[in-house]
Amino acid sequence: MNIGAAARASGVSQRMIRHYEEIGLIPSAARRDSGYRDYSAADVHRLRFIANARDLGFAIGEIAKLLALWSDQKRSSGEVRSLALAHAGELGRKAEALAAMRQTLLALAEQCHGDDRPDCPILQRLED
Amino acid sequence: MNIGAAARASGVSQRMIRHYEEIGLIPSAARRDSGYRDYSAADVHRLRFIANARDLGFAIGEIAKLLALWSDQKRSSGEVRSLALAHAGELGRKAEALAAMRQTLLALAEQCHGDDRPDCPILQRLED
DNA sequence: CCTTGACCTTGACATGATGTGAAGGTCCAA
DNA sequence: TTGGACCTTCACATCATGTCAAGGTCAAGG
Repeated sequence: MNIGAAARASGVSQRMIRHYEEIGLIPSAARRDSGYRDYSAADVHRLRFIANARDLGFAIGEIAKLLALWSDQKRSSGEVRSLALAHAGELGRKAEALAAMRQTLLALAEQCHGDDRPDCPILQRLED
Repeated sequence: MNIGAAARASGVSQRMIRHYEEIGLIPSAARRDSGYRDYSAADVHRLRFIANARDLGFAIGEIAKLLALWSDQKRSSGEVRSLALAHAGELGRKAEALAAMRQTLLALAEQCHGDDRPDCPILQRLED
């Protein structure tokens, strides 16, 4: 399977497939005589795994660990669970940070009459 | 005031002060004969404004608009408010996306016994 | 058989915000 | 005068991703 087909089948763009190969997240693809990369069903499966992990917000380094656990028959599910929980914690922290900014903005916006007059508590807050 | 002092006074790193100058977010700093950048209290004030806006998660482009409104005596507070509300909406969407990922992970982790056995619903979900 | 269009290759540049490091000039106090 | 703290520019790195350019490959149709 060519890279284009693998991209369509896995949901990972051609660009990112080449990138993941370059940074060693996936092994170098097999090559045909022409130089074209050639992907097997197993390769596509691994790419799909990566796409799913990215959709859950895992960074490349974490995905590398997940891939290692995935292909390790002797893995402990506890290890996977720890990774997932650590990442969930990180996501929670980021979400809270964003929500806090949002709250601050909403509170300021509420104090702002929002008409044609120039005085504005939002700008006042920003300059302090 | 040298760039180091301006950085300390404003909370914007020297690196970012130079960067903001380069991309035109702030006007080119005055220069002494030595070539050193020289900052006034007003410059530091503007930098502090930028730092505050960044702390609220505004991107550079939005900050540019906020700065324009800030120095516009004829601005309407409604415009500022719209910007703030639009950004709050964006923050809300991002926070929700992160929270959704987090929920998915927590639900999966709950199904995972998390011991020494290798079977793991988290990995199963990732490979689908 | 040759052309055409779709596909592939590598390499480079861009984003956005920020850090780091190197090589070299400036300033000030002792 | 010298040492250390400060400044200058330039360049490279991050992370994930897009895009563009120049060129090779493949398959189908005239």
